[in-house]
Amino acid sequence: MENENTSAPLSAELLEQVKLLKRGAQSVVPDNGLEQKLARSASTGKPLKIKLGLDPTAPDIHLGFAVVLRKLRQFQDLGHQVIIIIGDYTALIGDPSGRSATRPMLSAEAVHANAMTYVDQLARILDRDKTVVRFNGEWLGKLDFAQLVQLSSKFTVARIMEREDFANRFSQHLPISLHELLYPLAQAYDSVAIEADVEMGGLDQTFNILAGRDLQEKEGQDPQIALFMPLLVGLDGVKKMSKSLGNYVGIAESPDVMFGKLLSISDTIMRDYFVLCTDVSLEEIDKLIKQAESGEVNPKDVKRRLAREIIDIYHPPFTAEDGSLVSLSARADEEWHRVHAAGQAPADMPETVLSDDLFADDTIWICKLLVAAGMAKSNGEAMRLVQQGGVSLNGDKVTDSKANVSRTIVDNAVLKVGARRFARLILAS
RNA sequence: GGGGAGAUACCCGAGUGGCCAAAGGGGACUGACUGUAAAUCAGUUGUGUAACACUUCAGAGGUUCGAAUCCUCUUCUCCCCA
Repeated sequence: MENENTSAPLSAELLEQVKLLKRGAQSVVPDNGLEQKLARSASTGKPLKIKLGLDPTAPDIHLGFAVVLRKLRQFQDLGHQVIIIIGDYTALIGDPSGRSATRPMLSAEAVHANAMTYVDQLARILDRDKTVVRFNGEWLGKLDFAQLVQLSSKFTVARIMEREDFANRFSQHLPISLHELLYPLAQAYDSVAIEADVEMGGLDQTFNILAGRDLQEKEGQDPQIALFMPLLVGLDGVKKMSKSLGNYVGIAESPDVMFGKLLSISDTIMRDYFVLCTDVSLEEIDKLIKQAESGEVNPKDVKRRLAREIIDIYHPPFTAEDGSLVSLSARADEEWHRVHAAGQAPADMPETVLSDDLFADDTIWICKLLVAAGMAKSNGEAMRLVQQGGVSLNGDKVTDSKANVSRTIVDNAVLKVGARRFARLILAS
């Protein structure tokens, strides 16, 4: 309706770009903003500035986070500029209970160290040469109190309290510290500082990104486009993927681990994973999902395909010295079947070295063994595991929680707990 | 500034002198069924080689034969009023 005075129709090439960039996106605000920005960039020859803000407190990258990064990579491949903003300053002032005066200084360094490992990990997905990294302390640190007051006068309390998590916490009588209200302002100010054209984020960033648009407009800038990617659901199929919930696949994890984790996701979220985590075409994805749903193909095999597609991205196939192509995803697939279909021990498993003092009369109590191997937190937990039939040694189920195992049996043995936890036991010598 | 409520195990949450190692849910783990899916069912979920003992209910003291429960102080949170 209100598009009557928008620019001329886009070229076929730009339409193609828009289609690619919108793949998997949850929403773009405003609707046709991306088209306009791209068209302007094409006509002026100026690359767009694509902003992503990062909190430097948790330097681990998993598939959920990779969704956004992969989208950034697409922008890079189309010639645009990606600006990663490390929220060093927001993280510094963010600690709700900074007790001593020395602590902020320490964490300043920790923040910086975290940020650097972050950048290293980002390079796994982004084109490092086309990525600009900036710390928001660069401009936030220069604001004096008067400027902060000025900045905060541009937002009302009611407006800030619209943010979902604030509203929720408020209605549940949970504490909200005053400084937390400044977060959206700080993030919005970041957009002004770098004159962002597009800000990427998960849907949980809605408020902050839109605040950026407001502020840019008030500062006389062309407001940034908000490009929201959905939050990838975690392995449990319910909550968002996050490390703290333990329902994640890290992009630096081994092919074997990735394969196992991906094969354990719910059928219902396979499609999302295909769309957001792989480059398989949407047409083919629809076909695969349809086949799985109709029973034409075992859903498990579709999931295998998914796992292999994802593994190929983070552990790409390479050419060996003899000229043959080595596919790590294929290896992981084979390994999985060897272990879980054929019931054999995995080729690689964590090793536990057992020191002499664990043994008495050349035997060791099974529960002690489990604790030593890190497979149980306490003897009590170990006993329960044994009693529940979850423990086996060299393929033989251990049924007696009081059993003592002789040294010779333990040497080089495979200890298994539950369906998927293995350890190789090695005697110290 | 004044008044009131609260802090319980991974999380939520019952418990207001002994029957409390602490209900119920969620989560997690183990087993069965499977496709290491989901759903479902059963069991486990403070520590100790364990029908006994030990350490836990924000922190520190106290009352009592006996405290998560009562008292005092401290820390933190929420609500109402100003």
